[in-house]
Amino acid sequence: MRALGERLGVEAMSLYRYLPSKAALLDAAVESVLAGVTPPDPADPDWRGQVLGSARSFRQAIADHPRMVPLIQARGPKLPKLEAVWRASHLVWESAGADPYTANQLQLAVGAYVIGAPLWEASLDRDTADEATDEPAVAFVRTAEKLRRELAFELGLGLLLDGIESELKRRAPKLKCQEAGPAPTPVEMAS
Amino acid sequence: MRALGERLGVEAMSLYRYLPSKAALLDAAVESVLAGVTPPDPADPDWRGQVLGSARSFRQAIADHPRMVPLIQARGPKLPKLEAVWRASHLVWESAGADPYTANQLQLAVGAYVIGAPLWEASLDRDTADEATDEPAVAFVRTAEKLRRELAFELGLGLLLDGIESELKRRAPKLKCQEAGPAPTPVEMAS
DNA sequence: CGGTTTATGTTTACGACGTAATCCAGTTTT
DNA sequence: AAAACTGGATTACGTCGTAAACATAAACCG
Repeated sequence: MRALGERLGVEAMSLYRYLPSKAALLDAAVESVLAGVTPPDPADPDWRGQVLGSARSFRQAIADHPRMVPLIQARGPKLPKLEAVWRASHLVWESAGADPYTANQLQLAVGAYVIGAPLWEASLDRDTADEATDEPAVAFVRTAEKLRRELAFELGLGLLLDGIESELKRRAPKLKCQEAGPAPTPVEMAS
Repeated sequence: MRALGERLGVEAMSLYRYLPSKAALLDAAVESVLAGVTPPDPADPDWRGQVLGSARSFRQAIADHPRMVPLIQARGPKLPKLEAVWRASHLVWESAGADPYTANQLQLAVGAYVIGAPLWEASLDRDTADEATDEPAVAFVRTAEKLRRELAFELGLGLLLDGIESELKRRAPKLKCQEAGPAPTPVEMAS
């Protein structure tokens, strides 16, 4: 607070004219970082495309602000944005042919990857990334590193979705073949 | 420190006879939590089994100590244990038929899931899990929830490995069919 | 045995932190 | 002109990690 005040050319306590507490400030910062995250787009007929789009937007938000990762993690699932994306994604799985229980499992698994991976990646970078350098070679290696990780994220997500795709086909082959008939007795669970 | 001292029946400053700093204490705590993590076992001929075993041990360590997650994340890849597991896992991919670059990508992707997922899960639980309750129904729901998430972790990891398995077969079919011949010109990259 | 290290604690104090309480000078509104 | 509001400064409190110095008992050694 004192440091922020100084950076704004103002005494620390003056900030409290605008903010009830430091926590509120951090909340607002997190919210602004997550503003760019887009839920899966229901207009897209391809569920892969929906999931990929949302996943990429989340990864981008994290990659743009690695220092915010601990704050995001601390707030965790209470964040309205993430909750909304979560719920919307759940619907994607159901519309892709999963029964509610399976949809839940798939969403947990994919969500774990999509959210967990950038969180971990950020801590991979954190030590080296923030100190700017004029050394061109160093900067080049860093961006190459970043690109490599982005590709790895895409690769892993793609392979995970591959696995899900064949699993969905395996569980509901009739829905894919003759495009009609009731769901083939999915596993029943108390929700 | 003061609180820990009180819990040990001792003044806060006495702790500094044994520890150089609070950071060192937290380092030791993290190390002890990660002691139970096992690297992939090279004796296992099945690379799926190797990866699964290591992944489960990591997930277990996190699940047993959810409060440590921020500390683990803060130390990130500097942790010797994680670095060792990381390197050992890399070898698994190469022995499974991946060229070095692909092995790196696969390890990044799987590592992101295996490490990221429990980190995220822990923050899902953190709010509710630590307050103990005598209400049997509440306790039951919580353990059911935990089990459900464990299954989701297994499901997601299994599907990801499924995807990897078919991708590996796709990239190196000769290695799988006639078990001989040189690797089919993998993508070359400066390491 | 007496004297000296060594191990274990305590006490006090410092600077940094978030922030509650108070006051103060312009500016706007009635 | 009087009242209310706005944006800001000051001071002070309690908490944190920990540096520095001091105390006390055990262990060791001639």
